[in-house]
Amino acid sequence: MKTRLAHLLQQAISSLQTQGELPAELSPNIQIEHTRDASHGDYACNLAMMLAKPAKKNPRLIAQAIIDNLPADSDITKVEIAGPGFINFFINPLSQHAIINSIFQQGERFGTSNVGQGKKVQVEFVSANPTGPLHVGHGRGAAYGATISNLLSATGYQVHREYYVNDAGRQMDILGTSVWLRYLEACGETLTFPSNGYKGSYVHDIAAALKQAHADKFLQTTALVFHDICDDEPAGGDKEQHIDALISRAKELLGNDHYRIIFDAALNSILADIRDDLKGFGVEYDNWFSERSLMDNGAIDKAINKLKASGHMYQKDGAWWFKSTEFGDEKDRVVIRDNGQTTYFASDIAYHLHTLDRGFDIIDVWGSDHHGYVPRVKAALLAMGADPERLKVLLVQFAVLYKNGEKMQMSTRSGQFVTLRELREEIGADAARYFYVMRKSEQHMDFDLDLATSQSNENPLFYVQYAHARVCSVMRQLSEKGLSYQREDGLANLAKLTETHEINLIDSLNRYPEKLQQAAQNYEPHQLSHYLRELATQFHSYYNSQKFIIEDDQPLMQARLTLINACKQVLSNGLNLLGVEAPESM
RNA sequence: GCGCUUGUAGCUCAUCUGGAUAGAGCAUCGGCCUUCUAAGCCGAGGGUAACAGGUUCGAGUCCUGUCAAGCGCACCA
Repeated sequence: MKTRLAHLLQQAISSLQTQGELPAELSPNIQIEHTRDASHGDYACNLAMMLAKPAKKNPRLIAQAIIDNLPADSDITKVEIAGPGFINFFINPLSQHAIINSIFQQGERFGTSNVGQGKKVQVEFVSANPTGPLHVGHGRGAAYGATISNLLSATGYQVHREYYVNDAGRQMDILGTSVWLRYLEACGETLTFPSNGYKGSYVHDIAAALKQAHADKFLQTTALVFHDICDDEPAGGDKEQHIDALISRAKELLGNDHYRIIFDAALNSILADIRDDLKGFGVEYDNWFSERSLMDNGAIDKAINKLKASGHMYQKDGAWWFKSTEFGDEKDRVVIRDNGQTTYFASDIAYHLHTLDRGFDIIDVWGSDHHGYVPRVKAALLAMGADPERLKVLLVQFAVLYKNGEKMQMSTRSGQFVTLRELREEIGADAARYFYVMRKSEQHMDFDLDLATSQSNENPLFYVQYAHARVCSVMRQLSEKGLSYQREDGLANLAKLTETHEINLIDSLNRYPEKLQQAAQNYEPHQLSHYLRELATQFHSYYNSQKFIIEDDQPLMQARLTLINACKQVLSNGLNLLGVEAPESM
């Protein structure tokens, strides 16, 4: 309907331009919006006010001129000027009924569109370091990334979901060494665990499995392992130097092959856990991309050479620096360290270049603590001759957990965190998924565990699901009474739906497709969850005011059943996109 | 100190990218189950949109400044 009105308005403008009433060079951006107040009709347009200045005329006069030149349309019952120059359109409610037919024709595809035109886009999200289980902070990124992917897919993009696995680098070495030390303990050695090591219980588990599989193959004495190692922080030393020394010692004593076995055991175990965890959260990937593979297949060298060739690299203090300040970054960044190792930044540049080369536009979902990282990645893309506009970084503010009214501190290293798995077990994946995307992603979010676990009606997910379940319940009641639902009869009798609740409900159904597009284009799943809540409200209100099973008026009954089934379909479609169950009963 | 983000009802959040009288939920108060699930419905109260300026027909929305909160400012990832 919006596009139809826009088309009519465009025609009106054109004819006014030929008449010389409006300057010919104007090509106004026609904006049409739903009205908030029913007394303003169904749709409103601010066109006349937009034209007032360039046309140098009173907006209300322009509005009148536009209306006079508007081609006739049988579904428009009234057009009027309001306020400072709004053009308000009143639509014949019966014309809105057509949406119900489309809902049944398109079924679970209703609402989808092709605005993306099959464009390839990669959504990279979560990508937490595989150094421990996912915690509730990652949960928000997971829910958000997965839902964004669903929304883009529903609006015609070809979506590729990817998890970038940081399987290289110092953090992973710390993990591997932590596992080894726990393994030594399991073998009976006594040692002081490094303050900077990973202390979670899962490290013990991996170590135990390692001992199970390899017995004491990797055993070394504590005396040998800690010989000449600089002091840890509690002993007055530097914890970073201490752990780095232990890593070197591990590599030295174990040798490359054995070190790799332990390292990979840790990596694979944790990755398997993360994969399983996300699956239970309804999040699945098309690809798990290994950072190490970038090193092995030369992608990093390729990217670095490209940067060097661009003339934006220089050497200083034995390291290679990328001159990102030339592209608006705060400072230049090291790409190759003085010890010859490439930095994480180098991997990331290579990863982004590689993804663009694969033909994808990129959407990265990052924790907002990484926001300072965005300019340098864009700078690198620009320097390598790529279009930085092809990279969109969406920042997700980590949720702050509250339990017993107290803020919970979390840290992966210390092993003190609420895991995503625990959250799922407590409140269920559905509630967690819905809760996470209810708010704008960059908004700080308080996650009150007591509230979420109480399963109270505070959680709006129940409200939406209940609407769906209620329709199912009505249908069950219907068959228990020996009656049947005849959709064709219902569709033929939609004209009987003239009651206020019915008109409102149908109006809401009409808005779903554009709402979906809007949510997708703005990467804002919360728009969809808000819409679903409104739709559920319309339905519950209708449910309480009218009976659907009315045996003495078959045509009206069939029409109403048709309406609520259409409503059920849209609720189900929307919940589905949010990765949430649409239950038949509750 | 510099940069990014945020500031809307007691609480948690919307406000369709600048539109008409700023809306929901929770909490509070008052009503509705012999009738398709009361996890529901109907109604009431609750606001200087942090603060101060500016831009224009019009600003919660854009610009400037102030204040407050979060995050970031590595040859870590």
